[in-house]
Order: sequence, then structure tokens, then C-alpha cells
Amino acid sequence: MNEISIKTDCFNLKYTLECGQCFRWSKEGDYYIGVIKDRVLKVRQEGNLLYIQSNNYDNLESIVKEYFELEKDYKSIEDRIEKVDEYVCKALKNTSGLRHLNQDFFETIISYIISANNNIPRISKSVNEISKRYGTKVKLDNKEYYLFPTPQQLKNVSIQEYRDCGVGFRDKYIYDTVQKIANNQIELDSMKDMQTDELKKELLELMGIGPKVADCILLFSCGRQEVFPIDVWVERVMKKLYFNDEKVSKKQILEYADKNFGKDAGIIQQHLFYNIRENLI
DNA sequence: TGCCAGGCCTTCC
DNA sequence: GGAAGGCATGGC
Repeated sequence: MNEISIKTDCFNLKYTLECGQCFRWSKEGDYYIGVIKDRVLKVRQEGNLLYIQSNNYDNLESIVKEYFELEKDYKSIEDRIEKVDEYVCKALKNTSGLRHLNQDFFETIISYIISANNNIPRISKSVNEISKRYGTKVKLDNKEYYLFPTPQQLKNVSIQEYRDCGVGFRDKYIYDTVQKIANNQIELDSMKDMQTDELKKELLELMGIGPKVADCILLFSCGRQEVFPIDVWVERVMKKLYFNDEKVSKKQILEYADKNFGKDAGIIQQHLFYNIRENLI
């Protein structure tokens, strides 16, 4: 059996893959199986070692390191946010090693358009269905998997065909966004170099992308760890911990996060999100 | 049956 | 510029 191993520090595979930031990983026994870029990965963690199998071993180590952000110094980040306050400290202790992934920009845009007013299992189902119908097939252990389709592969897909993938009313948003990207009305590659504010403004021009979805895209595929997406869960946990369960606007929550969480707001948000969903806090 | 889900768009004020 | 209503769909 072919397999590579990578030493990690301050990394927890389970928390990273099960915290709700990604939609294409499934658990089978000790392994998590997922499709990223041009290949399938089969990953397990033992202590601080990560073991990876794939259908393609070309450049595998650097692809894994890039995707899981293994070169980023999370130890320093965690040392810093541990001191923020008692709630953040408690949440961090529960889910230490949770990292933000460096996911594909286009896939993240489409996935988070689907996420609006939706739940995680159904988002996964829709993203997998789109991949199965329009993505390139790859094989591992004699089983078939599908890459997330490119903009060109989706160029001729109709609104109804998206609807058939279970995306509901978001069908027209996906169609509109795919058309703009496939027809080069917007250039994803150059966008990733923009300043965060400017990049967010560009994303907000796309149908189906509002403030929350834009923040998720910035956080999960553009490495902007200072943004603070507020969904129903984050609103719930912030209200509970910092506003005495009283009525509060998203603007107030955002101001609180900016002021108290600073440049690590996105990381803290992810710990709080995972903690409240798992009933840990 | 009714409510909820990693919200957004449209309409109305 | 902010508030209210509608929206597909499956799980509980």
C-alpha cells in the first residue's frame, strides 16, 4: 500500500473537517475521504502524524500542506486567542487544532451560495450531486469519485439542471454566477490578490452572495482570518455569551467581534460555531 | 403539521 | 438605510 506521512503541530483532523467549513469529506472507518483539486485523498491522523493515500502522488505532500494550511503557525495564533476571554479560552480548549482550510475559490463560491438558509447535510448532498453530474471522474481503491466541476464544465448547465441537483431557489444564483465566471466577466485569479474590503465588494456583486456568504468565502478559500461570518449559530452563541441573551443586531455583534477579537476574529468564530453546534459551550 | 437550516433578494417605507 | 416577507427542500 502506497502512503505518505506528514508531521503536524497544533492540528486536529476531525475538528478541521467536521467544523462545517467544507462539504465534500466523508468518514470511513479511521479515514476521511475527500476530493480536492485534481485528486482523491484518504487521510487519517495518529497523534501528530497525518497519513495520506491518494490516486495521484505527484506533488502530494505540498498539496496536502497547502490545503490544510500546515505551514501556518497555529500554535502562536492559539496562544494569542487563549488570552481573549474565558469563553474563547474554554471553546479553544474543546477544539484546539481546528484549522481553516485553503479551499478552491470557485468551489467555495458555489458551495456557499448553496448554503444560504440551508443545512449542512443538504448542502453536501447538492455539492456532491453537482460534482457527480458535471465533474471529472477519478478512482481510488476501485471506487469512483468526482472532482468539483470547472466553470467551463458548468458553462452550459441550465437553471433547471441546477434545480435537479437539489439546490432549490438558489438555482438562478448559481447559474448567474457561473455565467459571469465562465464568460470572464470576472477574473477569479486576479481577485484573490485584492485587499479584503475590495475583494468582499467584488463578491457582493454576485447573485446569491450577501455579507455572510462573502465572509465565508474570504475565510475558507482566501485566508482572510479577520472576517467574522454571522449565521444563526454564531448569532446565537454571541448573544448568549456577550449580550445576556438580549436582542442584538448583527451590526452590534460585528462591532463587538472587531473590537475584542481583532485580526483573529475568523478563527475565534469557527471555534465558537463548532462549540455551540456540538453543545460544548 | 410546523419549524428550522452556515441568508439573500425584493419590496416598501 | 433599515424592516418585513418570500423562498425550495428535507429532517425532526
